[in-house]
Order: sequence, then structure tokens, then C-alpha cells
Amino acid sequence: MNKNLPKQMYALVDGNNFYASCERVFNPALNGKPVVVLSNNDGIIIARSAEAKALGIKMGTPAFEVKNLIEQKKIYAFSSNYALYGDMSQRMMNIFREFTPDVEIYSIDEAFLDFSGFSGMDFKQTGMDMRKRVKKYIGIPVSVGFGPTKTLAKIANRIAKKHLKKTGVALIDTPEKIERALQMTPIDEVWGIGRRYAQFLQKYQVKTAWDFTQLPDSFVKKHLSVVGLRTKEELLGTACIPMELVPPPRKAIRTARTFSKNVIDYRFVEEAVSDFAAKTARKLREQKSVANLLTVFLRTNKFDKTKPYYANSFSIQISPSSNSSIQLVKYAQAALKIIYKEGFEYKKAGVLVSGLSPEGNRQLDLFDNFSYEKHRNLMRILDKLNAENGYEVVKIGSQGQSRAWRLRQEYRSKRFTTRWDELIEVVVES
DNA sequence: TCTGGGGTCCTAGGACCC
DNA sequence: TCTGGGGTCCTAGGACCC
Repeated sequence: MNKNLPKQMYALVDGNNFYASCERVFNPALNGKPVVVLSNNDGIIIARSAEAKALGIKMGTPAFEVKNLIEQKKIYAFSSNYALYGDMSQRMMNIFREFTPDVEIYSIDEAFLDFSGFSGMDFKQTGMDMRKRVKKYIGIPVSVGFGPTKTLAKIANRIAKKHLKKTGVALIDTPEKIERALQMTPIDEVWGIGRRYAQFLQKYQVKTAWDFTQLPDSFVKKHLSVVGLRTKEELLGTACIPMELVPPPRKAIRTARTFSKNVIDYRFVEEAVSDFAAKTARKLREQKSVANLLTVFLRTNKFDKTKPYYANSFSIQISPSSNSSIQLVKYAQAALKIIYKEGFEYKKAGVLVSGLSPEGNRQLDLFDNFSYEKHRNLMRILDKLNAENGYEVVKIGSQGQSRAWRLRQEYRSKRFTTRWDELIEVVVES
């Protein structure tokens, strides 16, 4: 145990049951009622209010398995509405920045805040102020955990949620508190220890975070790699995971969907894959990158044991690197041709690009410069039109309109905070 | 009938080079 | 008959996160 705690102090702040809470902000009648939010395709449960948890609804449960329960218990179910959640998230993060400039947005619903050097600060009070302010201006309840490392801040946050509901704030700031916190934290609740490692560690009687810190370094390194070793250090109070104040550029970008029903027809698979490629290209342009490798994958339903399973992927070099929707669609279609097999019922497909580099550094290909300019200008116009008129009003022909594979979203709340409600689709031929 | 989507990092092993 | 050793790069697979 590190007797002299470092001066570092991190907070992990997150929205409680974030998606469910977002739905409540715009529909206060839901307060006190059980609420769940469903994944794309209304497939599985991805968020639950406290009341829904109390009714035994588990994270990741297929929606159809709890359909009866939802009806019987009058649980309010919502299709996921990421435009809404993303907007709420931004507003929440802005409140966090009023407390310290050093904010790392870790996910849509949580952030690490660096309070190192704020010596003499009453952290508990700060946490409660934060909670009050977010509740007042955004309407979302948050929990706050303070600790000398990010991993301990995570643990403090869990303790705040579980045992200190009244204040919603927990502070780990002495060696004694570290020890107590570690002893009350099950090993599978530790940030960095997933299901597989937790199972493995149980075999060695490692049940709590504390037990884990008692293992020899060599054992941890051998079985959990250097990542596990880092987790051990962090649990003991030595910060080894730095803040990432500026999000590093993405190394890969993926668009993938499960189809709402099985798709057999090549035309429909191609339409879906083309649409994914175009969406991927748009994401590339948003972050001003180009990619040099594109992978298409598709597979049948892995849960259906009565039908033959087939899954495959194929990668194509994109040369020169590109972020043009038109070009990526063409590459994706070529890759699809190679892996598509007649006679299977496809359930999921996706497009992944990697080998990303900044748009500006793009290697100039003298022979292809004309085509590069042409695409760049075309994409500028396309992005501009879509930005002005709403989400994807202008698309490439092969993205299709039949959408036989389209998402099912039966219970989506309105896009309260964003502009486009109804789409009028215009299609350009490539 | 109905089972999400989008990321990251580490390691081992093979290919290749000198 | 003998059949090196070390470095680097790439990829697949497995773990993790929300």
C-alpha cells in the first residue's frame, strides 16, 4: 500500500441510467415509473431505470424475452434515440467543465475530471454541487466518485451509487479508505477486469479487488498481461492511466447493423452494405480523415441453430486513400461480391475502414489528382446539402430506398433537441 | 417473429530480411 | 550431412470498455 498518497485526485462522474434518464427529462410523467431503452432494432435492453432494475430486468436481455413483463408491469419502453442522448451528453459535459478545465469525455454518459492540485478543496462538497447543478440545468441525476487514480475513482463512483445514494458522492482519499473500498468491491466490478478474467481469477480464490492486489506481479503479468498489472498498480493508489483531454483520432471506423429480418436477396444486401459504406465515408469526412483499407463483413443469424451458419469478411486496399462516399461504396460492393454466397439468410453486415490518416496529408497521386478533386468537391456539396436540410436528404443511388433491411424503431421518442423530424429523401445517381 | 453497435489494446506467430 | 540468429512488420485472435 502506498502510504503517501499522491497529490492526484480524479473524479468519475456519470449519469445514472443515462438513456432512461434522458427520456424522463422530456416526459416527467415517467418519474417514479419503470423505464427501459432498447437497442437498435428494438433488439435488447440497453438501459433501465431503478424501478425497471427492481423488476428484475437485466442488461442485455433480448426484448422479446421480457415483452410480457413489460406489458404486465406497465414498463415504459423506448427505442434508442441517440440524437437526443448525444445532445444531452454535450450539455452535461459543459457543466462538468465549469468545475475544472481538465475533463476527459470517457463515454456518452461519463467523464473523468482531474482535480489534481486543487489542494484544500472540499471534494465531497464539490461533488454535491456538481450533482445539484447538473440536475437543475440538465435534469439528469449523476453520481460522483473521487479517487487518487482513475481506477479508484471508478470504484468510488460505484460505491456512491450503491451505498451513498443520498449524497451520490464518494471520496477515497486515505490508504485506509482505499483498503476498505477494495475489500467491498467484487473483482468483476473492477474497471479492466471483464467476465473472462473474473472467472479465471475466481479459480484462485480472488473474489474482491483487495484479493487481486495481493497477487504477485509475475502472476498478474503472465495471465492478464501488462494491462492487468497496470490495474493492480492503480488499485494500490499509483496513477498510471493518464487523462486524455484531447480525444485521439480514431484508428478505425465501423458501421454495422443487424437487419430487422433475414435478407437473402443480393440486391438488398448490396443496398445495405452501400449505405453502410456511405455512412462510414461521412464519418471519415467529419473527422477529416481518409482511409486506406476497407473491410466488408456479413453473417447469418448466429442464434438460429436450425439453419446453416455462414460468416465471412474481405478487405480491400483503398488506393489512393479516400473518404469519398462514391468511391467507398464502389470498394464495398466489390468486397461484398467476393464474400456473398447464394442461399444463406443474412442477418448482419457491416463496413469497417482502417489505416486512417489526416485528409491534408493525403499522398498526392498525380495521375489521379483530377478524380480526387472531383470527389472532394462533390462530397462538399453533399455534406453541405445534408447539413442544411437534415439528415441524409441527399444520398447516393445505390444506398437505396427500398430499405428491406431497415431498422425497426417502434417506440422512438421525438428528437426533441435536434432539427430533423421528418425526412424527405432526395437521391443522386453516382 | 423477435438476441446492438462501436471502439481499444496486447500477444503470439508467421513472413521476411540481413 | 549440415540446416543460425536477431530484428521488424503484419495479422488474427482474444481480452477489455461503454
